[in-house]
Amino acid sequence: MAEKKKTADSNGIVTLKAVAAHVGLSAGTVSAVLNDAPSAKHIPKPTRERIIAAARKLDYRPNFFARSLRKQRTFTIGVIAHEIGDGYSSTVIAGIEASAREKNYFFVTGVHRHNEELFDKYCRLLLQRGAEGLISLDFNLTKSLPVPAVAIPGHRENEGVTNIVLDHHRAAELALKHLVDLGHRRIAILKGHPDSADSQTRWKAVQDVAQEIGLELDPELVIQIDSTDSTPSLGYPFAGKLLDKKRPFTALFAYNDISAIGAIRAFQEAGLRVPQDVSVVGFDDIPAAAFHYPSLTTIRQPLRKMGELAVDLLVRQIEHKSDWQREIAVQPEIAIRESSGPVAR
Amino acid sequence: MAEKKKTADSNGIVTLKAVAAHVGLSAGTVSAVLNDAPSAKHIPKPTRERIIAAARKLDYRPNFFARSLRKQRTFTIGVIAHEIGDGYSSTVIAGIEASAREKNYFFVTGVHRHNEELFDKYCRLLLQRGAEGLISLDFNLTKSLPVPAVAIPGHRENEGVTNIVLDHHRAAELALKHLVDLGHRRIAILKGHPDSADSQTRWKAVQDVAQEIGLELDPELVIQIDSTDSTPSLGYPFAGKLLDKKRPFTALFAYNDISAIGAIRAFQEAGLRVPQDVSVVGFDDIPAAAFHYPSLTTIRQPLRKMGELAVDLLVRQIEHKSDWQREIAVQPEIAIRESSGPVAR
DNA sequence: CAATATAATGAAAGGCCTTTCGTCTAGACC
DNA sequence: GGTCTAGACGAAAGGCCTTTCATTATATTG
Repeated sequence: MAEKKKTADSNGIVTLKAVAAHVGLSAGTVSAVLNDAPSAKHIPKPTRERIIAAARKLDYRPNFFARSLRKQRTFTIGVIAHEIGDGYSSTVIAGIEASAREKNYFFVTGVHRHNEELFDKYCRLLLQRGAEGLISLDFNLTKSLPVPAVAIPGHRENEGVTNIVLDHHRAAELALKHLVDLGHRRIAILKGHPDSADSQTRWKAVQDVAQEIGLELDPELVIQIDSTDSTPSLGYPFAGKLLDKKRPFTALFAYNDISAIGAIRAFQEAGLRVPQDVSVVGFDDIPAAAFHYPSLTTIRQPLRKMGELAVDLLVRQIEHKSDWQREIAVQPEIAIRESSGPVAR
Repeated sequence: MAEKKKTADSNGIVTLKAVAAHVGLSAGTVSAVLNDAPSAKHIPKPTRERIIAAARKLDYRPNFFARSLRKQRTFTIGVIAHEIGDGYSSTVIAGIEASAREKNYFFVTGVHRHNEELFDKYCRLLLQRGAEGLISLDFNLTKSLPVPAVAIPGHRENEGVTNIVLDHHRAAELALKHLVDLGHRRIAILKGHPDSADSQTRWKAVQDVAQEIGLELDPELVIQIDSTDSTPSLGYPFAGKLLDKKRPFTALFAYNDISAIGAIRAFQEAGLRVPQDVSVVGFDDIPAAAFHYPSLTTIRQPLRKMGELAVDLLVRQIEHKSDWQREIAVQPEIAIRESSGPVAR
């Protein structure tokens, strides 16, 4: 017997033709049966079973690329993030991955670094690579895209782009009310970097809520972050700036957990105890928030869920099971931990 | 009557044929020119430029799937991790992504959860999806794979699988010598979960180094982690167990930063100060390690670099630019921070 | 028994691209 | 003038799969 590889073609890969040859039928018939196509309606059950058995036996797996080419479907979605691997994007991507996997989709990635040219470049690249939908992470999208898209978070309105937004009003309410309930009135605010997609919306929500609950925000206690670092040094110098003002305050609502952790460091080094002298509330609830000492009170964004949701929305649109929605809101939660406490009297 | 889309086919997508029609040449010629194929040697420059100009004008981008089908190349590598989005894998993946991007490769992902069946499933899936190489993260691979592969970390020998390993002997040396230099002799060890690919090797290295430097390890002070949690609760109960033994010790070398952080919590709650009463050394140097209070002395693994290296090795093999190597070692560093200090006297 | 319907399959045309090979023209050479 | 050669391209055959349509054999009906 000559053939060692009893079933595969010279490449070692089992092709549809090989299965067809094995059962003595044509490729078309085998394909129809294996895909349960309508045209296989008239294939008698025994034949069908013979085909299926052979496919299983030969461990046939259809060439994904040939099938994609033919069906004009790729089951691929593109994800463009600031960077792959930072806390924010990796959590969202974990959600994307889980949801995509469940639906038998794959994702491919690109990075934008808050640079429009780079974004466009990867956008094109991913589309060329067959992406049937796109998810942008933390990017201020200024235009529509040629495929269904989801922006996390998204604040501008672009036809065909679904914005997933946190309910920032609720988030600000949770944070400020928590602090006010603890007796805080002089609350410092760390505003986000303008490039960060949520900065503006968050700040507006904080102002609105403050007004609603009759809390006065001292402009002197509002500090703008102007670095894009993603280490706690993000918060450190700004907390220092705050202290330099010698303006009394008893609490800080930071833009994110990273900056909150940096600020706590600065406070501690200045001899202030957290939470006894200053309460600190962060934002995001990154994993490190719970492990920090003192553990961080923070507003949790359901990042993973947002990733899952993005894929859900996208796939439904790709498969024409639903239409474009311009926005969908997700709810924050507050995780009350050690870094916030009653105001000292 | 024929439609009036001037350049694109009915789908709105510019195909090779469209470009060919636009310049009045055949698809083959256009393809040859655009790919700078040898057969385009005899095409005169003006024609060549006409073709390139047309392609640019029409914004032609070759269908990736058709090209893959034809060339039998996919420029895709598969990554199978325990989970997407945990600290370990997301850092390695960040490296993979960066390196792949630079080489114009893409990656697709799967998860194994330390489950062989699941691993095999995604292995097949990724291969079907055209992966030309595979990277396994934190999985005890027990067999060879049908394509070039890299295991991070890898300890068994499988033909065709390159193991990327940390130099654990050096790592143990860095940690133990650091502690010994600070005067510690009674050092507790937290051993990793058996499913974690590095556990055994690490433990062996610790034993070897201890012997080499004349450090006696008290078996009573060696605790085995038997939970797979990836929150600090990983270390918390085991540190508790350690304390319950009432066996004196002045330092702990933990299996990873997560468990170190959990252990510190447990020590602090038991009234022990870190580092004054107990020094703690972690492993990995996850981002949270530096932000922790006290900041964590730890052995840094070059995770990102390991991801980059894996892609390098894989691509070189895929493109037949180099042969299989069974192992490649990377070096740890020690990050000395606040959680370790001189032994109290 | 002829006419029709239905079952069971095969053949072939794509999907878009690359690549080999062949054709045809124009000039070079003897 | 005839033969060669190089130049400039086109035709067509794939890569593997899906899908439509055609074909043959069998069963059903009037």
